[in-house]
Amino acid sequence: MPLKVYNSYTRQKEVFNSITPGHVGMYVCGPTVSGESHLGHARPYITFDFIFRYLTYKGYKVRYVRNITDAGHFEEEGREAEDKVGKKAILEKLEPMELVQKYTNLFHWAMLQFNCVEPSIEPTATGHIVEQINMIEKIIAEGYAYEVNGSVYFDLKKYAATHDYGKLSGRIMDDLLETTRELDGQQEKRDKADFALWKSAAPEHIMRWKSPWGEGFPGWHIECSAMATKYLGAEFDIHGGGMDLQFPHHESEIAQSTICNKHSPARFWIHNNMITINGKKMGKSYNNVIKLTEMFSGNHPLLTQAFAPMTVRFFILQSHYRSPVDFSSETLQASEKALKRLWEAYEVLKKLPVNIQAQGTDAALETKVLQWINEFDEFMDDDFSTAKILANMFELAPVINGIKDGHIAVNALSGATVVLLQKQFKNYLEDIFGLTHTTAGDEGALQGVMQLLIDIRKQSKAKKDYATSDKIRNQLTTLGIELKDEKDGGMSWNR
RNA sequence: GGUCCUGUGGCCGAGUGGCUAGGCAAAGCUCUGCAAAAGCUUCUACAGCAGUUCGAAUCUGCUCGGGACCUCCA
Repeated sequence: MPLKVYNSYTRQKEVFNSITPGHVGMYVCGPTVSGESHLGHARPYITFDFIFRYLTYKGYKVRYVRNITDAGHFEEEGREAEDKVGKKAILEKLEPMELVQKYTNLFHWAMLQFNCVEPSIEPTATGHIVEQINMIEKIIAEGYAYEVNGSVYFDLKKYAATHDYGKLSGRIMDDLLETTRELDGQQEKRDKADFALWKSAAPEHIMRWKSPWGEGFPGWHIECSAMATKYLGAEFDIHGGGMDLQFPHHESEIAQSTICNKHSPARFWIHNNMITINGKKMGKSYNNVIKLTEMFSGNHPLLTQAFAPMTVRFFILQSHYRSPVDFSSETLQASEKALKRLWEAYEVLKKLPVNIQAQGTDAALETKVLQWINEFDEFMDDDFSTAKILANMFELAPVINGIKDGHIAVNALSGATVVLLQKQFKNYLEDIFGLTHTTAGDEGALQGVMQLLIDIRKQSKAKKDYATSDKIRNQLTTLGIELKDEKDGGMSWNR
């Protein structure tokens, strides 16, 4: 069954075939490391993480490039032309690169918490100034960019005359050219809609590089084009990012690359939707961000508690990546419980006995179960419908628990089905969805201590010494360890 | 103002023209020393109006509401 992916460029689901058989080149716009990542940032990285994992599962060798934007951009194009990173660095009296390092580290830490696979290449903008300059020179040579006072602009009017600028974002070129918006310092552009490829640096600018046009810094869009081209070639399979990057960032990337490489850069454009908070997009301009560190610590007025990274990851998986999701503490709490339930069923499944005999299987149940399992791949192939797979898992959970509890006969499912169930749960939960234990139960010493406590509790229960057995359980509860009595007299624990 | 998306049960959220998505919450029952967990059961919705159709939450139109982008933005 072929993988179908919604392509933002054509606005429809298309069968995915990679350019080079067996290989996939994927570029995803990475973070600007001038500040701390917030919940909204988590969505694209988790989304493209499970896309990366799924492509790998499908047998592709994926080169996943995700950049680090550390060069800084103008805060308001054409106005102050202030370098974001440089500006904050002055305020905080830090070296720009010190700031970059700090937020890069913090970003990497967050990605690790989310169990995101590291990209194959994580290039930095500052490390690719030469490539960017080369690309700009090429565009000038092609006649699609012009230099004014040490800055270089892309000639959009000329480009749009022969190319479909605005197709990706559904923008109409005439509207862009007629924008009534008044911006200062726009006089040097031939047209208001022209975007900067290179900006000359004002004296107060800290981050600056030598270029054929004087000292300055690269425009926002050129870095992605340059790095994507360098590591993935003129045409590659997937370009990803948040929906809010469609315009102008991705649209401009297409223009730059098309002129420079004579080719539209990406076959598939994949965009994730936004995380909203009370219906409004989470973003700096709205002043409604919850930083990831606040998320994990619960230290934020809107949070009733701390939320584990895996809860956030699960929360994101529970809805389709192209739908907006509204954040609230209550919703996250629901996700937390749901994940716990699912994970416990998974733990049970792992230990489920595999029926060897083919006799006594419940054909109806067997059919149902097989259908639910087989739909995993089907749903994922249908534009990564993670939410539907989770729903099927929740359908399967009562079956798994039922077998354990004895409501369902042990041999109701054939051995092959149980093995398949175990395999697919592992493939999906761990390998594709990238979920992990929030409970760390593998420390040897703790295991031993718990076993000891369980033994003592079993003994006291056998003697009907409930005071002791309750004391053990209650004390453990206050330590955050949950102890449960099993049907067969056994006990299990988790935290 | 322009372009586009969207409106599902108490809450969150899938969704295909005809068959119970799922999760959380709530209620009852079973199991159990108690508890927790688990299992079973109940709560069956698609903004409004009109149309297409044998049949629409799913298609079309209008109305109302929400959002994104148009400016840095995941």
